[in-house]
Amino acid sequence: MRKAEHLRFAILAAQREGNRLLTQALKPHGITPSQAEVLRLLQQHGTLSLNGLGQLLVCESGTNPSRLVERTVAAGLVERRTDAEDRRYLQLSLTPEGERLATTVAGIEQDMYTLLDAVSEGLEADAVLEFLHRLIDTLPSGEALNKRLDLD
Amino acid sequence: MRKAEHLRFAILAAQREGNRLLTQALKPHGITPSQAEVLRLLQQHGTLSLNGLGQLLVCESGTNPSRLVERTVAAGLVERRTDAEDRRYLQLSLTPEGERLATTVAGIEQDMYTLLDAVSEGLEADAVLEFLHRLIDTLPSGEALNKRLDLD
DNA sequence: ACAACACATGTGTCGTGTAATCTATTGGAT
DNA sequence: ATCCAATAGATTACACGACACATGTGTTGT
Repeated sequence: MRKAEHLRFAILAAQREGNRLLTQALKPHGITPSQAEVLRLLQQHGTLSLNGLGQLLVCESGTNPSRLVERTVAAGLVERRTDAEDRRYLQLSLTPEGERLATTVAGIEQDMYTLLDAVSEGLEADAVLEFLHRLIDTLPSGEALNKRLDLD
Repeated sequence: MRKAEHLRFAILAAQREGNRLLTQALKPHGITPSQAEVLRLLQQHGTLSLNGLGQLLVCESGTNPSRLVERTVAAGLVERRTDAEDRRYLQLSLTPEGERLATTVAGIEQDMYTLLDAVSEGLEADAVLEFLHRLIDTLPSGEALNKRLDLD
């Protein structure tokens, strides 16, 4: 197997397994990793339009967050209101319950990151980041990620 | 954003974009990346049971490739026959058309790998592989990948 | 013969991409 | 100033992929 193919599948495997772990950790709280990302972004930004949210979502179809948001609204975690100034826009924000859950999610993510740090102890994480950014920087997901790095 | 979080999203973004590119490249041939993985594995192994195939698939958990295989069968690319010896087993193999398409897919993948090599020119691919393997080696996707590396 | 096991399948939920459609706003031509 | 086309944002529909749980069917071992 040539190295590029090996890399391709290793990246795929890492993504799958990470997602699987996070899915398990979030399950008791009734949300999925994607929904968790919505909550966290709304917690960090206060209010976002649907489109604005989509531009920050790395893990999701930035073009079509309607359905994803719909589920968080149905779960009572997010409020959806049309902008009075420009009625094309939706204003998305957390409900009190969504706010609480977002904080819980943040804790779960921190635990996950601590685990990740432990596993990668002694390895060149910077080299990995450089490599991955070379792949994604010109593409939509990369732009979403870089936008978030700028805002942090 | 702490480094572990950055890594998490970079891996996610790389996987998404890679999948998107491959989806586009395969679209003219009427198959998806996951279906392509099935074709390539059958081409390399000749015949596999459903379960045996699942153990080699990185693209899916491997527990449930029934539906994935079903679509390749419906497209006339794969043949499904019950094993006469042990009727619990399915014998999966390529049809002549599946064989042709698998070869086409192999070419598309090679082009993709060449592109990937070009993009990562001068970077430490080995460090990336070591890092990712540390993450996945104990998990199902990692085992599937390692099994394939052994067989190659 | 029957319990335990292995393999395959069915079903439900969620995520993802694309394309088509709907509504609201904007800007230009008259 | 008004009308209409172009544009932007959001929604809907369809198809596929991924995961988990439950079910069905065949085989094995006692």
